[in-house]
Amino acid sequence: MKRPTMKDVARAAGVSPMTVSRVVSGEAGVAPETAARVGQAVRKLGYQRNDNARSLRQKNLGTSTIGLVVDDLANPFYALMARSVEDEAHRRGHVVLVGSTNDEPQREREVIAAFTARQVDGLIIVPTIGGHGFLKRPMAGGTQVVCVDRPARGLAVDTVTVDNRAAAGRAVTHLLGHGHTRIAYLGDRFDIWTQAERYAGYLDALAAHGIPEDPALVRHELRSHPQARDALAVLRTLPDPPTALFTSNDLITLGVLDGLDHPAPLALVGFDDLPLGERLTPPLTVVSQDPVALGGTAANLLFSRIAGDRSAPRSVVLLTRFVVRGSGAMRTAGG
Amino acid sequence: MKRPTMKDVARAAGVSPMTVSRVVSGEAGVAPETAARVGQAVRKLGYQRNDNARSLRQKNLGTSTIGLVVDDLANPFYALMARSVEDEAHRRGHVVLVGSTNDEPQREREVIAAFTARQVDGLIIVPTIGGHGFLKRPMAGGTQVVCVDRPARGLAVDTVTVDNRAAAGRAVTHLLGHGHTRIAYLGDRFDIWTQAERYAGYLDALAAHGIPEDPALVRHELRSHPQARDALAVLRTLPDPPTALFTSNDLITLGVLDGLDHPAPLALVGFDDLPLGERLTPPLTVVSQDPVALGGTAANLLFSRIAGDRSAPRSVVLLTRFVVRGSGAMRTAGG
DNA sequence: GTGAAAGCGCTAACAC
DNA sequence: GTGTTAGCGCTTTCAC
Repeated sequence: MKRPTMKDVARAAGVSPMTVSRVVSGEAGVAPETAARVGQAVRKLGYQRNDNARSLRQKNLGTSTIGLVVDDLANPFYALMARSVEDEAHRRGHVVLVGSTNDEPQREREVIAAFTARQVDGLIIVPTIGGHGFLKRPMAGGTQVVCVDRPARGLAVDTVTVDNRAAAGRAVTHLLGHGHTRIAYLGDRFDIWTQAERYAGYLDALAAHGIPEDPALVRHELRSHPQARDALAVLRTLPDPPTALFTSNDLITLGVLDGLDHPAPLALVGFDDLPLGERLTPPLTVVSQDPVALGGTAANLLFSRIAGDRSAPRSVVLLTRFVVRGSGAMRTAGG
Repeated sequence: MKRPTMKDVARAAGVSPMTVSRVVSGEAGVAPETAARVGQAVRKLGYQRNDNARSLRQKNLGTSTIGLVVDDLANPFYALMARSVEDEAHRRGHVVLVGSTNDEPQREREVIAAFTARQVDGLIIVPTIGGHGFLKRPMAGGTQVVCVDRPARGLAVDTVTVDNRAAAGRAVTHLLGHGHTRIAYLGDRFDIWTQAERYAGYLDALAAHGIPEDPALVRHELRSHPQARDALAVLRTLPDPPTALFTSNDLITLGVLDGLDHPAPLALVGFDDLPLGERLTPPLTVVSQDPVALGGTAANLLFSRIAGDRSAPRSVVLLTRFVVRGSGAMRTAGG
């Protein structure tokens, strides 16, 4: 029961394989009657064209396959992005290979190599901290590349990010505006670009208000819910504890919430990857970004490259929304 | 700057393409010195093997590509499943094409056709309500298929599901055990297999306790947060309102939570797709399933089929956990 | 309007 | 150990 080929269909329809090719690919210049006979044979045999063989021959059309490489597909932020990319691809008759890197440069290379070996027309990648020189060759060979969420160092390609730094600055400025001067920063791995940007925004806001940074109030490398919770507990034991917190991603925000109201309430603004604050108690003031827009924009850039756009690489910065819901306005009793 | 081929490498290394093939594919029987020369040429030219061309020739090895077809990749439940499948695939040197159906049979066919046209070795699918006869031909041609989360009607393939019916029965029995007799069912589209199963479990439990079904307490087709919330509001206006609720997925559980304590508290047990209840107030008693285990099991089944297993189709039913946290024990003041 | 010949990039099968 | 020939399934090119 092997898969039938064009040759099989040709024999069944009494024509040459070339004619079958024309019919199956919807080309003009076949007599309607012949086309009908071929169509019947196709249905009878359950024939389906082998698109790998097709794209091997047709170098100008490509494989209609793109690759999406994210940090972690199980993370709802990237899952939304992936769905958005998939929809754009589907609209254009493309399929999507997807892979997670876990932020490990080694795995990133493996995944991308597996994708380029299959002749993807383009790649949308959330780059790891590693170098990306290995992309030079596929790019020279015609593979288009777009970065999303973070830029790749030393890689001149279209890049879509959000205004992490400005948005973090705005968030901290909000806290400053409510009279807070002891504002803690709780962040994830500092070598992740988005985290470094958000930290920079935190510093910007403090500097603009003439408040010196207090290293005791800064905690990086918080990788989990409990770590964030514990970091907050430690901050509260300081002689001069914070009265407000800026948390730089969802996981940390959630971790911190546990201890937020005990013993004394703290003000909080979080950097939000998802429409998360809506469900939480207390109503959270957050910086809100839109993973669907990130993915959609990246996909549109990629497909215009695939369609032949060879203009200089663009850097698109999407705007976040600052959503005030109350948690940034709280004051401690003694504050 | 076209992508170099084996011929280019062969010329650069002063050998035949066949020798390059052997070196690149790590086959034995090449003189170490020759292999080194070839390796140098490969690096110098930045050569990468075209795996599409390779698998066109090597029919026994396949494409090392599988397809994953889910309802909606943006849904965290399927995102976790996808990540799990991807990890299993990665371990085995395979890549994953991914597509969402939106539960539309039409789109399911398109996605699967696009995947089989690219000669995937296997498919893991969350089937829509539509028929799946179109899979017969690719399967006869050697494409392996595994269903996950739901079975596909009339398709004899490995299938991985959870014990939806029994678990729902257990949940409702829990409520009955706390003295409730007016238990409402709030569910999603009834034509989704999992929902029908959970509803059947609800009925099972009532019947086992000799309680007749009251159609006024049953609401299907709740597709959104607000719809669920509103459905609850309507239920509360009944002359003989429910004292307890069984909600058959996360979305509905969240929608219902809004109105749970007003005007009077209701008991609640939810069917949970994610570790969700932990973060909610009140602490939710839930049936908990494991999307990672679902995906991992489906992937393992698929890869053993791809490896040559031709035994009769298996039906694997994974067990859910019943997590008692309190919300199922509540009693109304007047109840 | 249709077909024959050649070749995309690679490897099976056989020589040497 | 290495090379030659042929062909995977399809489409380009050019005949007819």
